[in-house]
Amino acid sequence: MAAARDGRGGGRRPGPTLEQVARRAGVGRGTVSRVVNGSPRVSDRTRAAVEAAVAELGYVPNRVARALAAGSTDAIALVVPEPETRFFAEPYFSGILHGVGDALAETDMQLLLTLVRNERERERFAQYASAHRVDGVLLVSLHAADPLPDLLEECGMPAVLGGRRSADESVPYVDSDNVGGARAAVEHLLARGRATVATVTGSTDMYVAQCRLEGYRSALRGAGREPEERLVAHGDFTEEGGHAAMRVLLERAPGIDAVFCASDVMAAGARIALREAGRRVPDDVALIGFDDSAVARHMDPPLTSVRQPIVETGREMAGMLLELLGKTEPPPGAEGADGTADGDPLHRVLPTELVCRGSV
Amino acid sequence: MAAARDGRGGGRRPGPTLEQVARRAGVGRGTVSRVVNGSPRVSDRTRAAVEAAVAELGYVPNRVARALAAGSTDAIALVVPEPETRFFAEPYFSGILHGVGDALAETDMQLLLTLVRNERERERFAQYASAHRVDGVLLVSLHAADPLPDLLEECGMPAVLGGRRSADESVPYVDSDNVGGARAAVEHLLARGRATVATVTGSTDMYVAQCRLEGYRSALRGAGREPEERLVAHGDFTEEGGHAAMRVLLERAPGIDAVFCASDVMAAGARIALREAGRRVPDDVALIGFDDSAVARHMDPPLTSVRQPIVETGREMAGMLLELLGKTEPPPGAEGADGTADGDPLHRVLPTELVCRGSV
DNA sequence: GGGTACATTGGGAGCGCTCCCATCACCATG
DNA sequence: CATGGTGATGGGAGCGCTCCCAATGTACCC
Repeated sequence: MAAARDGRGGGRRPGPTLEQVARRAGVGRGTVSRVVNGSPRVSDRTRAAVEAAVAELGYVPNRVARALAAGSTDAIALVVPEPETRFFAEPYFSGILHGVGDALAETDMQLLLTLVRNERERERFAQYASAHRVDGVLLVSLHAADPLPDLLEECGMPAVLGGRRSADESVPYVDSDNVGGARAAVEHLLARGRATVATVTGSTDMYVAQCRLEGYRSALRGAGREPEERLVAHGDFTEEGGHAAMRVLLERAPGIDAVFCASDVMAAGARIALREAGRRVPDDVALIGFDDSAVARHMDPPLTSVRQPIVETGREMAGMLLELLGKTEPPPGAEGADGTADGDPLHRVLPTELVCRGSV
Repeated sequence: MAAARDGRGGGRRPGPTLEQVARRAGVGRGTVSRVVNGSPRVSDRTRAAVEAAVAELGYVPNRVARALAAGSTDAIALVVPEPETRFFAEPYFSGILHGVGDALAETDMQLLLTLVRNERERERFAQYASAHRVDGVLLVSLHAADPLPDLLEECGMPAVLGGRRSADESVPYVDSDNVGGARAAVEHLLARGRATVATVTGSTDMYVAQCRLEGYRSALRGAGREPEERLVAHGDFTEEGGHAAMRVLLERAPGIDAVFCASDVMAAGARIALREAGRRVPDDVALIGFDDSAVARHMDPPLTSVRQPIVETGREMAGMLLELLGKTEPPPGAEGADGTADGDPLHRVLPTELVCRGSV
């Protein structure tokens, strides 16, 4: 009897089991399970006895067994398409992680980090998800064409996106107000009297880039000016891209006196092109970036930039997913019965903020 | 019979099981298990039949069940003490992750990312680990006093550190050659004719900071000079710390004409102090940092810095852990029978490299 | 031809837990 | 005092897999 058990496992001390706790406390397995899981249907006396036994034995429930029996895994995956290095740029990654960590700290959910760098790995993850090896998925930094969200939806895997793929994204998401942020940036430029405001866009297959461009145009129109196509150059969210785009801009419209870049990294590239062309910042050309990353603070002059609430985004995403999974009771005191409609609770857009530094 | 089963799980489609595959292929469970796990003790005919059934049914083994039965989890944790924001600084985090991802891609291990920001969370993780909820642990960015490694060792949880806590670290680790990198940096300064070379150290409770300081001293001694205490100022790996330290240095030794900073971020702080003091870089004062981070590239002038092989470190760490877990067969063709001793295989120090830019 | 050795295979037992149902004790009624 | 309810409790069944042993089949030897 015992022999069969001892033959296994190669020496791992297996820690006390539910059964042992039950025996110790002189109750049944079911009762211990109830106590451990906080069910109300246990008498105080019994609960105390069980809790004592748990403490004495140092019992920690075996997640794996729990997952198997309950059919849930108590884990969510954060999926990062890694070719998309944008994600790793400060402060995006750490911010998201920080927020997700915050939200998860309350629960005993685990975070699985999944890097998806190529087709094969995507395939593997899809399979993994469809086999329900996690309870839910957080997806960030998606391209418009990414099929993963739909794929997940298809197999009934709850997912929350960081950012959207398009204006009418159906999958739950948390996004920043990219349009508003860009508009604010360009309005700021205009308000400071800049006459010819150009923009360097991000990869246009990403909705986020489209939004920032839209914000740029919207600000212009709001000021009664017609956006000019020659003042729009396309980057790809890389420094090199920003550099190249700035050169194009300078050639097309030498009279430029302000540039809104859809990311700080591209602004850094643009800065270099500007320096090469002998333009001073901000005297000759004012510069604004997006992301409020470390790069922005360290540029010379420090870069005015649009800050997104990234930590908040991560927190929000995880919170939303938890809600979707029914793993979270509505925060106490909230969930007002009155009609304070918070908009669509599964499609949130968080406000951005302009951080002014020396580049304007 | 079926009723009991249907009553569960709230609608998740549970995917085919081993049992179903077995039935489909007309074999027993054991045989399917063998095929799936690549055991050699299966006839070719049977294997083919099983593989066909697997393909037809789209069978994916249930990891959770497997973990429970086999007593292993097929997951490792990457533990990040988050107050230590150094870890999140570019490019450290993404590099480690990249490397770890590389190593893990070969296997079907999963990566659990665990943020440990406070005592409570540390406690939780310790418990978690001691309950063997992961097979192994990767630890980065440790302070000298961190008890986690010993704790893990105590409960038999394999662990690999990124960096060491002290010179005689016993737990397996992968570290960069901090001493050598710092020495190379300072030698470079000396070779360029700098006379008074100061240093800004990192938090001295971290071994990495001690090493870089040691490298600084070693280079000085190697050039026949005695290190002076007044030329050593302590930072804490933050920009503010670097700023403050540089001011101290300037006050103590106005004649300084070169500074080696134990991190790029601190160098950025030092740069600001230098600018405030009206010193030009590199004309008046040459500056070298450590980490080769994004900050270095974007400083003005771009910062000469010591690059660590971070991706390699991550890859190495994960590889070592996998080895420790016996999850990896020795790379084909390697593991030569001849005595090419690679040193201690569990204590690796990777070489660093000086990246020259405009700050010297 | 009988026996031994070996390769292959099927399936029982069990991993630690949750779910659920039968049971039990106890109380308030009729 | 019997009856029906109620909350608390014990424990069987089962989650999908691995491990292992016994059973079967096959080849080879004396």
